[in-house]
Amino acid sequence: MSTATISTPFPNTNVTSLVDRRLLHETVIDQLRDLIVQGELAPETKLNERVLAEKLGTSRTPLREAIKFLASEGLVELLPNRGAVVAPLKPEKMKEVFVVLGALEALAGDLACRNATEADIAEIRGLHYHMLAHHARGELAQYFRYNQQIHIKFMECAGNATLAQVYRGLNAHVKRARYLANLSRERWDKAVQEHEDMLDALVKRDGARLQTLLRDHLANKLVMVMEALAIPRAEAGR
Amino acid sequence: MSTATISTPFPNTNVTSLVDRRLLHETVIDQLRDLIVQGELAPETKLNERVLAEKLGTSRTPLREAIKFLASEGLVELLPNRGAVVAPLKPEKMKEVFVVLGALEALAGDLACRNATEADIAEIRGLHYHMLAHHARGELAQYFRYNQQIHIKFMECAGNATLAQVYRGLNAHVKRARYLANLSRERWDKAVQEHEDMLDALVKRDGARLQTLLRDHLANKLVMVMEALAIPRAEAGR
DNA sequence: AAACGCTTTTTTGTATGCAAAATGAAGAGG
DNA sequence: CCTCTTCATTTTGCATACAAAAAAGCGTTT
Repeated sequence: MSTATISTPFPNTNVTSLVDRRLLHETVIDQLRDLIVQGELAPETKLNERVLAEKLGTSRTPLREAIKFLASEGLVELLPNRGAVVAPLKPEKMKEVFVVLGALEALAGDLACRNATEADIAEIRGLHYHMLAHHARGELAQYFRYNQQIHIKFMECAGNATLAQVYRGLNAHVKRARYLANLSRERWDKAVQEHEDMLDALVKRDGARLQTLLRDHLANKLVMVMEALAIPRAEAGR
Repeated sequence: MSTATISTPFPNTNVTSLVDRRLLHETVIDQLRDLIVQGELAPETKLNERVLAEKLGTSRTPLREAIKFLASEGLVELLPNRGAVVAPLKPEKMKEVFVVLGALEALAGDLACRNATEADIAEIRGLHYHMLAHHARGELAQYFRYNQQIHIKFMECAGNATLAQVYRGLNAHVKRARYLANLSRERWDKAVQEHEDMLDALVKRDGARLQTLLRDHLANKLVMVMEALAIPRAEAGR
């Protein structure tokens, strides 16, 4: 969705670089989403419009529009006459999301086995080896980066933009939890092995097997997230 | 219109706020969504903010917030510096949506077979017979009503609020197309028979079979929608 | 002290105003 | 006749202003 191919001479001056053709409320949507997903705005934080608008260098109007957009994504909750809060991160919700993500990824895997070109597979293999390298070096953040890219690439290969969009929305919730996670080496190794198997199934175009692998992979991810959620807050069920 | 300023005879209870909590921009969201889903605002219609705000009896600010919300749902598309339009109703998009809906309903069916109580099943049976009655009398609108309720009830029985929410969002797109449809008696009869089978599978708690039935049912629905889309506009592919 | 009623302050929700971009119209030039 | 340019109009995007509601103080009463 690159609207403006003209790049600004200044990469990113925080406040006053409105030279860009991009609309303010859209950048605010992305900024706010990042703040939420990366945990800078913790779950259940109240979104004070005046404060946030100032922080993002804008007025309340585009900020409120961004909040409504993210409310529809489910990342914030609207409280009538009392503003909005960052959506709570309940274990129950996580379970639900993972069940749905499991079905969506399984579908994507099946479609990808039919639709992926050899070039697609080569690209996934490339991302996979990058991921392996960062895993070997214990670079978690970089590992997650390539991990995410692989899953997104799977979605792309499925060739269903609607599927990809729904996936992205739900995945935002999961990413939020992931920033809390401290992964045990054992689980991490297991996840990497699962990715090995997934790549193998894709190469062999074995859709049925890839579906199963993806479902299990998601189920394991859920376990990891639940562990991470259990640590910071003892009382989980809210 | 101004019910809010009336002070309650009971100072402690906030009865008035319970009644009058509905916010303008939320009613605008629902109104606008209905206008789009029911086809009063046709696909690709430009949303003129001044005109629409006047029509809905509000100012541009809540309307714009509602538009952003529905943009996230995918019912409207935002055109930078050129406002928003009702999302086009492309056959390609419909195919995508139905594929995803198929996976979601299959998942819901499987979960429902495990989680539905006998009371749930009794309720679905009740809805089913209502639907049959309207089918017998050829009352299409009423038929659709109960049909929808059955599918929604399936979702409820699955016991996954996230799944239900994603379903509702995608289903809005489908409902839009449905208002264009003129159903042949043959296809209609077939759809009803499929519902019979689905109810039977649920009663027998045969999740695997229900999944298959739901997928096929959705696939047949897609065919009907595609036929409906093909009739009013010859040029289909955008 | 705790609870209640009242006032003050803050925050949200909506309307309006203004500048920039897009749209449309009229005229000049090819 | 068509295209391009220029100017006027409309429409969008953002900021601000104002009103209503919620939150926070603050004494008074029990």
